[in-house]
Amino acid sequence: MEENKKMTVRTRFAPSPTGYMHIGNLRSGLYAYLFARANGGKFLLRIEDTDQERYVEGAVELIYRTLKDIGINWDEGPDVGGDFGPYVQSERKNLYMPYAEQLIKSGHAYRCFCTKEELEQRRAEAQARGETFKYDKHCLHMSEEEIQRRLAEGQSYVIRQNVPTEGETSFTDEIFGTITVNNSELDDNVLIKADGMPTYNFANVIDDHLMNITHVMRGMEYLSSTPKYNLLYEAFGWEIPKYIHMTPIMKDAQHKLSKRNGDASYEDFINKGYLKEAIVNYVALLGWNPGDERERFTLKELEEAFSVKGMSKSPAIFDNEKLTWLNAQYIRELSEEEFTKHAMKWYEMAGISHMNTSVLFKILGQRVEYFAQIPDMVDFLVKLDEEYPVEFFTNKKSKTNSEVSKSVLEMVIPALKALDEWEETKIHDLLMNMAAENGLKNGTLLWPVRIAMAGKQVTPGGAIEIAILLGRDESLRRLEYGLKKLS
RNA sequence: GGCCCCUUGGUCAAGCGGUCUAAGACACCGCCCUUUCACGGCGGUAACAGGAGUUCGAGUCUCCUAGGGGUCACCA
Repeated sequence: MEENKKMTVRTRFAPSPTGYMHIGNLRSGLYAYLFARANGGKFLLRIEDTDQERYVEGAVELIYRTLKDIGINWDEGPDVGGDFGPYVQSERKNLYMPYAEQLIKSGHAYRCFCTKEELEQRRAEAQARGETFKYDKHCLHMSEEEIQRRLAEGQSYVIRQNVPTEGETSFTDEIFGTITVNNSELDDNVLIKADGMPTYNFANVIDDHLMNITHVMRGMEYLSSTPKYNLLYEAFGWEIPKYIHMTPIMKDAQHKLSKRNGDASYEDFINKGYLKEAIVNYVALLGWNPGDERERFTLKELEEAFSVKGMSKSPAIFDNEKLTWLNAQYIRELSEEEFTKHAMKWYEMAGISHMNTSVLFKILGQRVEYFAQIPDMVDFLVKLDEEYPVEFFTNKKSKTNSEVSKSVLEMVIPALKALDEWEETKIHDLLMNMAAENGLKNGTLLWPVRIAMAGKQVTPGGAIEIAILLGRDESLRRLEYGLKKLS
């Protein structure tokens, strides 16, 4: 009767505050966000900090900052609130126990008094026999008196899920389709730890349900534990959400991208002068494609185009070169003002911030792939490497050699000295006319000038731009030095 | 090792039984443009993991093998 009233899509990003925002993390959050937006739904942020051991100071703030930086807004979360809070798991810790007890009553869970040491020993024994260890439900059949006795003694215990030993459980993943496993493969996992805190698995099920999450999006590593989640949903009589398991981003064919291996994180790229728009664009395309040939997307465009249909089933290898290429595309479209804003920090680092930013933009705007490249590209502007070899003056294509270069410089230097104003078009016209009047190719005249002024065979920009940047005095000094070298 | 998932060029990937002697992009190579380099333009090299089967017809469906990944914690 209400078939047109579709349920509002609700997704969540549930990171653990254990450190940096990895590229893989970032993409998980991005996809969950995009999926919600593409379907007119809500996106929530939940902090999963049940592991006090791994908690890192400041990690939560970093998560907020990174998401905000790239333009991802959450509709509900620790800082913005919402109707299903709190959104920090440690603040919900008292919430889980009643659910676990409900499961004990219904026979879907039980208290287990086995100690860690005992379990470790049994695990080791099983391994020694070459078997896969599985909890043997030892405590499941403990008598009520025994349980009460132990509780009275204050023995610590965990609560385990009681999974069926027979039959099979299947679930449907939106990307991978239907997956069926034998219940005999499933283990009686811990739901509540000895310290009373829920395990990730349990907290997840409870929280996702309580927060009305309709589409559980998470890494593929949870694919094989999903049947256990479903058994839990069924035990509670709750509606099972849709599952979307995302493939990891790889560093190479066998290793996941991870900060532990020193792989670059979002922040590292930002610090190297990559544009956040390019990073988002690239990361979105790693594991998802729009189904057509577009490859440039703003966040807004992604919000419209995103769909699970385009999500890949196999892991994608992170390709730094393609990211760099994409970043270069974005940089080339920057206005002079925007470019300079991004580049200034690097100009300062390189010691060229006093130079004409218009000319710098002209020579660097189409050449820089990421801003950290600037200092190396312009080092010659700051200091001439006087050790450059005379052979640099010889270039076949430009038809120059030492003699030609020498005569060119002899002719150019006095003319430039006599120039009334050190200005781009004036220098340009002077040199061009000089080439024409002497029957020289432009390149033949410009090559030695550029070499003398830069001391390098390859430079961003040409002789005229370099002359402007260096200024009259330094330009002439370098030209005369070049002439001396040729004499 | 058991179980689960995956497998199109070096990389990202399109393809959803015939239009595949397999698209596009990055990278690479060549040519053009040009004041070096870069940008830009044009072109090129390069792939259906292997084997059975189903079918008139298979990159597309099934099975097997191989390879890779994941998972088997009181971590998430």
